[in-house]
Amino acid sequence: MDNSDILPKAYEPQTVEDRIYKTWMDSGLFNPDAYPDATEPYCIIMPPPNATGKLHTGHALGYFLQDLMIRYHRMKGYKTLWLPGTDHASIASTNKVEKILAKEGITRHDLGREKFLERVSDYVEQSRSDIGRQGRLLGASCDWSRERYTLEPTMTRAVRTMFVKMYDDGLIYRGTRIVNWCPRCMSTLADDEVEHTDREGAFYYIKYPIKNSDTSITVATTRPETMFGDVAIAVNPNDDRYKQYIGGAIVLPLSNREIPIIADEYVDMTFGTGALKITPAHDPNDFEIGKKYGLGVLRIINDEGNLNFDALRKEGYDVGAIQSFEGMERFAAREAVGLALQQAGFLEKQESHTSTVGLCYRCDTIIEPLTSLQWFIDVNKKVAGRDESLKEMALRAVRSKEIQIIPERFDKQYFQWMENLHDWCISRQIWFGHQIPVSYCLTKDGGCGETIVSIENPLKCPKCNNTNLTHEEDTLDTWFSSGMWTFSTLGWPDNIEYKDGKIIKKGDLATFHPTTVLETMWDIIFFWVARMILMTEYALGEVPFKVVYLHGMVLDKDGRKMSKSREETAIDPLDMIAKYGTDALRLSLLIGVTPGNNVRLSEDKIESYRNFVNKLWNISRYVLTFTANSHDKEGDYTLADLWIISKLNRLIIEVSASIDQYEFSRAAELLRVFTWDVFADWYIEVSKVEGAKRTLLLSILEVLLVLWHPIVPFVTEEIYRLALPSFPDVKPSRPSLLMVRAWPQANPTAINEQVEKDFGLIQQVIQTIRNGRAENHIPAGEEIEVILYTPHRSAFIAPHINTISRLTHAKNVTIQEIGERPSSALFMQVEDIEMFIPLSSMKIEEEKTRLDKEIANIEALIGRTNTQLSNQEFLAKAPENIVQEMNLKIANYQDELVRMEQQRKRLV
RNA sequence: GCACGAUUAGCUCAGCUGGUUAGAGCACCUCGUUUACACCGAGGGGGUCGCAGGUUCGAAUCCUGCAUCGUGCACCA
Repeated sequence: MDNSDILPKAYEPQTVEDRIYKTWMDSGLFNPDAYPDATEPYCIIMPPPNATGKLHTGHALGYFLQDLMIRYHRMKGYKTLWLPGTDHASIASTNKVEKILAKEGITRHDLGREKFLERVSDYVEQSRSDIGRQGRLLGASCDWSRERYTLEPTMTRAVRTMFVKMYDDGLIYRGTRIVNWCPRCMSTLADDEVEHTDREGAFYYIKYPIKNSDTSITVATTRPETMFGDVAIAVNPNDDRYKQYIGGAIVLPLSNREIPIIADEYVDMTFGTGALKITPAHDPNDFEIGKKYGLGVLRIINDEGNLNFDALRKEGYDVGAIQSFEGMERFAAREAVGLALQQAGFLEKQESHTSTVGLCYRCDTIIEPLTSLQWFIDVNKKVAGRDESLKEMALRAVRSKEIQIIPERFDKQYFQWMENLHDWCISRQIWFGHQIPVSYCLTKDGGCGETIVSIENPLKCPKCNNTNLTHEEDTLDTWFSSGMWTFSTLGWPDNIEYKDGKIIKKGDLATFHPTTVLETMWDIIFFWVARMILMTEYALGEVPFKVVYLHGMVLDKDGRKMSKSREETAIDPLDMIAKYGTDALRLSLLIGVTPGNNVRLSEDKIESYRNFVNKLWNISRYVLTFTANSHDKEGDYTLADLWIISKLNRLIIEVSASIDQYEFSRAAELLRVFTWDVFADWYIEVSKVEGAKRTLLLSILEVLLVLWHPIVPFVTEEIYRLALPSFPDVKPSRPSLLMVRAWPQANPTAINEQVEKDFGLIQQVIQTIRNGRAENHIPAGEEIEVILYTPHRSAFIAPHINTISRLTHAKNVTIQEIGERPSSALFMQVEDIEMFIPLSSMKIEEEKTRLDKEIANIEALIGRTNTQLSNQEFLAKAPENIVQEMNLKIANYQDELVRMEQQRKRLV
């Protein structure tokens, strides 16, 4: 019979994967509603990828981990939901489209709001469909019928409802605060959206002349251009150098404006000159000091990042002397101011200096701290009726272990971040996003000045009936909507009712929330995970998920980040899938990867796992061709049969336990070892000699396919399809698709240590003979003779003679209990079994040397063990079984030594 | 500055709660076309587990310090 009738010689993922995925989709089995009898829910809400392009290897890793957990629990009979979606990612999407526009030579402002939003929507729609297609290529078994998008109408309603609720509870407020401003994005950023990095810059030592005096105080600053906004000079009250000037005034260089000299403990006497210029509009610390002393705020850098002195004019200051600086870009202004100070004799010196600057996490532009009227969430205010602030809720959820973070060490980072959390600025001056649900009834429009916060945009002012309302143009921080992701996707707020002050969940929300696991990369633990916990605790009074599993970053083979700007090092998961198949990519991202740790990915690695997938394929091919040709006459189980059954049951237990404990790499590793080393290289080879059993082979294969399926779903599903007609139809529960085949139950009574030990001995005998052959360069063609001397185990070895000889290419294996050992033979031993390979061309001298070496080795070992065993403390304190084992060991060593010495004598 | 990781074979990494002579994959060397698989099989070489102390009968594993690399947070103008 031709093997190719059953399976092609090599696995060809390209011809299989699309078809298999379509079968899964058509079956409708990704949808938990297809399992009406399942009661226990298991739910993962997919972290929505940004709809800004295509999936990269980092996404792939997340998809694979989630799919593994989902498929495993689905097979275990849970009501399993994996809900997919995409994020509109306001800033990221805006930037992408702005880049495209830049190539056309226009900006978003040239296009105008309406047209620009159309462009973004088109772009995002394209992206979303690409992402969906790619998710299918990755094998994601998510319920596409429940797919969500953070900017779709139902999500908008949820977001606006949330905003109104928080506003009504007094948790959202509008105020002028110092914010992080990106002059390129033209928007605010949250504190954690600012990345800090060291930059080489200059330290300017500027003389600030004291009024009515010919002395001055020197101030060191890295940002001289902000001095137009200075409102004071601060020194430490204990600083003897400046004590006498406190309460006096400074005439601000260039501006000629007078500012006070104040004292505050905040000033570090040892840093710089010990004198600090206070610029409240452009530095968070200065803002606090300014507030403390009522110094006022003079904002002199506008939204574009250019100098602007309107604030000075408004306060009635004469800007004539500094007019030439107005309109200058902030960094050009820095140079210009430095030069002007030098020319006017105010610059004492200039030193090079490294300081930290904040960068926009989306476009790397240097952040300008500035004061601005924005919307904030108050994280420290007690929530009405809850006796906890948002911050306290979020801390408690993790402290109490209601949420378990894997790996645990990220707890600390979470606490540290959450404890330092300031009010969260949620308004963005980005056009693309959820519009803030606020309208203003402005007095200039004939209104009453009312601020209206409502889910639907109001047509008229509820207070004065004015219909000429202005709607807030700012949009919400993307993380506001993604913070609601676990419950907005499950139907909040429609799926809740309030009864007697309690929240009653309905529908999917009741079934699946709190969700089971959140799987994501550690880099968004603050952006996203923390905010989800905070917002969910607020909205539902429960945690969003019970477990947070954090994966690491996917790096290239040299450990570098696969950034888009370094295309040559970036591995495109889709290219790899096309070349090696999805399963190979899955294995290379799952094996050897531990939670929270980064993964290095290289094409070599993917290739080697492609080889494994092919091995699995060929094992199946062998089993299926063999069983197709064999008849069902099978005798009793042999030692090898009992051994593989024992190993298989052990495997089921260990793989299940590993997945339950989120040790996915270990699960895959156990399976790989069993499949390749245990099943293929030993059991199948032995069964070829001793006679294979059709049903046993098939049932091992079937269990293997099930266990492998969550990790490599495509190849296992395809093999299962081809094997289905061969499987003995004893289990009526066997479905037509592997993805819903029940996870196997181990039979603990089949695990037999004695059997494993016995078969292990046969393996060792075979390996030792093979080793002897190879080391002595006995060609494979040369059939050898093997004589075993075993006084006690001849009856045990005898049935395996044939196996031993076939697997060692021996023409003849004989067993002796007693008798004269041959001297012109290679000598080996396994436990108390002596093995001889008589050779006509025996090199006696070489064998002597080898034996001498081995004797020295074992003597050293005996010496070490003896030292240990004569240590009274060891005997007294070590557990008994350890001591016993060691006694046993030394006895064996000594026996081995004796046999070796005897053989050595024979060679003389 | 504070915190958290990492440091094990040439390379990438396992090694759970301390207990034989420390493992895997890749790479390397030798041999091999035995009809499941050369995307393969058999065998092999290669590590004082970053350094220095300590706890312990016993440490890659626990503790302390140091070094190198990486990350997060906070930054003093």
